[in-house]
Amino acid sequence: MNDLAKAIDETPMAKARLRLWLKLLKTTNHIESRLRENLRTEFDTTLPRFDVMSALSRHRDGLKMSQLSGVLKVSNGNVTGIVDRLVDDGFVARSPVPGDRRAWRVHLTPNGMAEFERQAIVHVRWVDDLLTGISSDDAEKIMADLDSVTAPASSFDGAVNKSLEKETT
Amino acid sequence: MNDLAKAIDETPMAKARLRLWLKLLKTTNHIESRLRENLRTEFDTTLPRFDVMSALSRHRDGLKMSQLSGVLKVSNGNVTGIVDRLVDDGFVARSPVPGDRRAWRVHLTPNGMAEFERQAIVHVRWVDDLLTGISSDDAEKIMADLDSVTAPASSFDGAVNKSLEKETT
DNA sequence: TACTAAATTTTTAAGCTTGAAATATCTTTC
DNA sequence: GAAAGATATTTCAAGCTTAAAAATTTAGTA
Repeated sequence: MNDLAKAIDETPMAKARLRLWLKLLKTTNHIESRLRENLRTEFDTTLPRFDVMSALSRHRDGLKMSQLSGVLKVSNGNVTGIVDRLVDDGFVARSPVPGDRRAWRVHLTPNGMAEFERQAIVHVRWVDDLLTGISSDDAEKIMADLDSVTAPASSFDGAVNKSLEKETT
Repeated sequence: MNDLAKAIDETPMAKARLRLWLKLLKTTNHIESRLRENLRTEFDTTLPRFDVMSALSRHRDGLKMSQLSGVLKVSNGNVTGIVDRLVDDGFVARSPVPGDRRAWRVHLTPNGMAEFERQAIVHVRWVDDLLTGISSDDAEKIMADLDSVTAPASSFDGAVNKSLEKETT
């Protein structure tokens, strides 16, 4: 296929998708910066700190550092600094893992749990307010559409993948 | 309204919106990290650098530093470092603004234009591939829904705002 | 046992990001 | 024209982020 044919073929869809990408970026940046600002002014914390505490609140028994970075989908080294600061603040503690002196189990302290509860309640409200213009039905539709983007083997059709799953497992 | 009534009233919608927010975050993070990785391995550059060059390519006459940070919606001080490095690489140049010795006009060099063209062509393709699962119609619907989020006076109904516009302008 | 490979975490270097403070330069006002 | 205020940019401190290297410990194997 030559350049011209390629351009004709790709342009309409590719342009719509590029616009969608820029819109997604604009929207999440907007929400994110509002949440960051709220967390800073209301609770003197940051989004990464909130994310770490949120993950730990969903795992009351704690997580190893590598599990934590896996859950949060951020690099290993990244979590170290954030946890360090949360430990300094008394919201998080590191305990040794019996039988493995390499690993640490990271968990919320009672104080950290209380603080996170406080933050989470307001956080839900912030998100609710920021997305007021979107109905439940719209939300469901958008989420369904976006599933294809983060699907494991992207750039393939969902139906094809589903049929493959049966054969390859 | 007491706490219980509040909870009953808010929970269903608020939960759907919270899930949507997490989905939006997951999706953009996914796309963003792919693009970052591609830019790094293919062009040895970063997303912020690409964004700056993209903005400058849309403004061939250049932009003042404050205009640039305004267009990109990032802080003033942030742009300084990114432009510094692009200047070091010869992709961007600063020219004095006649009549205002405080300001600089920042613009792409010929080399910078050529480099950005090279990057932009592939970038469109990357985004197209990442969003393959989404049709033009889906994209339009999603973009329309998301308009309400970043609308100037959010947390208000669109129809209300439209009626207000007529009166207040 | 000694050697090698794998796993877990931290450290490091480079860059991005923000808000606030500092500089330098206009512009307005008295 | 000098003081006061506004504007444009940079500098700074703190924190986030990644990839890669280093340090430590565990597990497997000859």
